[in-house]
Amino acid sequence: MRVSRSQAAENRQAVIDAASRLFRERGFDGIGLKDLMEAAGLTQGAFYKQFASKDDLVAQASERALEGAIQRWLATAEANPKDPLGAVIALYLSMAHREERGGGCPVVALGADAARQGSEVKASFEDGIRKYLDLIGEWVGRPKGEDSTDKAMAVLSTMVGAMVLSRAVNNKRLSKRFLQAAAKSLMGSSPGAAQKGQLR
Amino acid sequence: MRVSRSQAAENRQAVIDAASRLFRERGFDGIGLKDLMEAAGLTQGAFYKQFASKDDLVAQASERALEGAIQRWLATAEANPKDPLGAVIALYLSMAHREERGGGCPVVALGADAARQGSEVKASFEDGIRKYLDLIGEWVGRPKGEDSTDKAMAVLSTMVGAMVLSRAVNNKRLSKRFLQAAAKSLMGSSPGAAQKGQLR
DNA sequence: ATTATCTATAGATCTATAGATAATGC
DNA sequence: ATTATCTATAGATCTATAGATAATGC
Repeated sequence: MRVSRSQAAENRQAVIDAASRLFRERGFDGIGLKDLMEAAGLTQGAFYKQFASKDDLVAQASERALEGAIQRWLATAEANPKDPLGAVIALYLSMAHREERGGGCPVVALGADAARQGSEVKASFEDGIRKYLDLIGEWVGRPKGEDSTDKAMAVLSTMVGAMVLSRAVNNKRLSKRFLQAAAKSLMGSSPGAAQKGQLR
Repeated sequence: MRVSRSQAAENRQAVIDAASRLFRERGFDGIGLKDLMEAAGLTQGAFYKQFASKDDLVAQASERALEGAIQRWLATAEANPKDPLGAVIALYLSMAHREERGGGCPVVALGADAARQGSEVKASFEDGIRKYLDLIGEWVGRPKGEDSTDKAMAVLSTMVGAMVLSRAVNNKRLSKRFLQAAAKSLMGSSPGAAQKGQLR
C-alpha cells in the first residue's frame, strides 16, 4: 500500500487543494478530516503522516487559497494591461464571484474564521493580504496627496466588505446592488481607466 | 423543576443572548448546545422545549445580534447629533471593536458563516443590513448627483471589509492602519463633519 | 528496512430524544 | 393536568492513534 515519494507529494497537494476549496465552502469547522481526505481520493488514516494536525492543514490550505487568489489577480491584470485594477475589481465584484464561494476570495470566505484561529493561520492571511495590498498599491499609482498603501487598504476593504454583504443576504437584487455600488465608488481609483462617466 | 411562564421566557432570552455573543466569538459551528445552555445557566435537556433546532437558535441569535448592533448605532448617533455618521464610523473602526468580537458587528463576525446557512438565517442578516443602510442613508444626506443608498452601501462595505481585514492579521500596526485608512477614505461621507483636513 | 496508506478503533463531543421530576396554572 | 427543566442516553461524527499491509528505496 505504500506509494512512491512523488506520489505521496502529489497526494499531499491534492489534500491541500481539496481543503482550500472545501474550507471556503463550509468553514474550517464545517468539514471533517474524513470528508476532506475522501475528496482528495484517500482515507482518513493517511492524514497524520502528511499533516501534524487539522490546524496544520488549516494554515496550509489558507496559504494555498490566498496564493491561488493572487495568481488569478495577476493573470487578470496581465490580460488587461491598460487598466489592471479596473479589471480585477470587475472580476471581484461580480455575481459569478458571489456564487463561487469555494473558488473565491479566501478573505471573504474565511477571514472571520481566521480571526478565531491561532497566529499560524493569521500569518497565512497576513502574507496574502500584504500581497493584495502591494498589487493594488502599484495599480492605483500615486494618488495625489495620498499614501498609496492607505488608498490600497481602503480599496481592498470596500471590495471585501461588499462581497461579505452580498453573500449574507437572500435577495439577489440587493446582492447585486452591493457589488455595483462598491464598484461605482471605486471607479476613480484606477488611473488607467478610460473614465466612463456614471455606470447607472 | 418546572418554572413559571415568565421565568421560562427569561431563560429563553438568556439563551438567545448567550448565543448571540458566543456565536460571534466562535462561529455557528464553534460551540455546541451543551456549552451554550450552560452559559445561560441551564442544562442541554431544556433546549428543545424552547427551540426547534440549533438552526432555529442560529437564526434568532443572529437577529438579536443585529438588533443590538443597530441599537448601539442609534445610541451613538443620539449622543452625537452634529455628526452621527462620523461618530458611528469612529466607534466602528476602532481597535476596541477589533478586539471585542463577541459584542461587535455580527456582519463581520458571522457574515461569511451566514452565507453558508439557509434562507432563514440570511433573512435575519438581510433585515439587519437593510436597517444599517437606512441609517447610513439618512446620515449621508443627499450626496450630489449620487444615490444615497448606493453611497450607504459603499460606506458600509468599507467599514465591514476593514474590520474583517483588521481581524484576520497578526500585526497590530497593520490592523490599526486598515481601520485608519478606511476611516480616512470615508471622511468626506458625513456632511455634518467639521472638515478636519487630513488625519495624517 | 522503511514508510504511505489502509482498516479499525479509542475517546470525546455533537444534535436530538426519552423519561423522570417537581412546580405551575387551571 | 400540564409543562419547563433535569438526568441519561442514542446514534452520529469528530480528531487522533494503533497495527497491518504492501510497495518503495536503499
